[in-house]
Amino acid sequence: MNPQTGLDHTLMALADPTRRAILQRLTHGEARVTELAKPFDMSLNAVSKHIQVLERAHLVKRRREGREHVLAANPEPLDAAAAWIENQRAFWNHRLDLLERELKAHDASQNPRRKK
Amino acid sequence: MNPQTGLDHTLMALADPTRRAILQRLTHGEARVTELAKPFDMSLNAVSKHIQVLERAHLVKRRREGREHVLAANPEPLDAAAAWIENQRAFWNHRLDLLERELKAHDASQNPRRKK
DNA sequence: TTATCATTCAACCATTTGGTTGAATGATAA
DNA sequence: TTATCATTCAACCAAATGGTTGAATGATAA
Repeated sequence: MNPQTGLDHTLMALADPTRRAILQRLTHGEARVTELAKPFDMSLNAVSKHIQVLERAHLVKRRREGREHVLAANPEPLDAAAAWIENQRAFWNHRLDLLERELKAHDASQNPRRKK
Repeated sequence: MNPQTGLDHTLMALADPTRRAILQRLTHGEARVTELAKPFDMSLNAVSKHIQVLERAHLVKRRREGREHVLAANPEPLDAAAAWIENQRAFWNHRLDLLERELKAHDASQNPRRKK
């Protein structure tokens, strides 16, 4: 219903170091839940939950292969997140440009043609 | 202590539409708390708290001017967030390249010099 | 001075998060 | 078949979020 909810989920999912590590691991290739859990000092169940959060954000997709679940990264939602941030930076830089221009103009009128 | 805590805070702060709206508003210029709160259908106190979350993430800075607090966006933490995401995408694209190359090689050996 | 304005602090509340343990499910291997 | 393996489900817990209201603080205006 709320269209920015996707972005909410994406950023929320990324805001946890365990989940970022899982994602990073998955960009190097698919992995099963147990494999993903191995590096972490927490229960398998905890990792399972983290994966579900990543799934809710559509940052990973799951394929059932018999008794094992194979996880793969799906970086598509990252596009919206990157776009939001870049947009933010663009506006910010635009504003800085305006400021600088104004400062230069002020400078010139106050103290024209000075060196350095 | 944990160096990625900054990124945690940044992404967590961005994962809320109210806070993203506040940030966006601030890229167009400084504003006081009351001004920032006006568009939102929630108490002034709630917005005050959102601002504190943005402050914790160093995404806004506050200047006291008499009884009013003037807020300004500080986009610097966005750099790390953007960098993380871009890095992620780079690795992903690299992996896709490898995959495509492998597919092409396989194709060629299976069905060499076919058209289309 | 005193009232008002801008803001935070404090306490409270419901919900979500991030973790645990133990049992259930469902596929595979002996 | 039966035991084992991979995984989730369910219940629980502590802490954090996102909101509320009411009082406190501190600057300004009458």
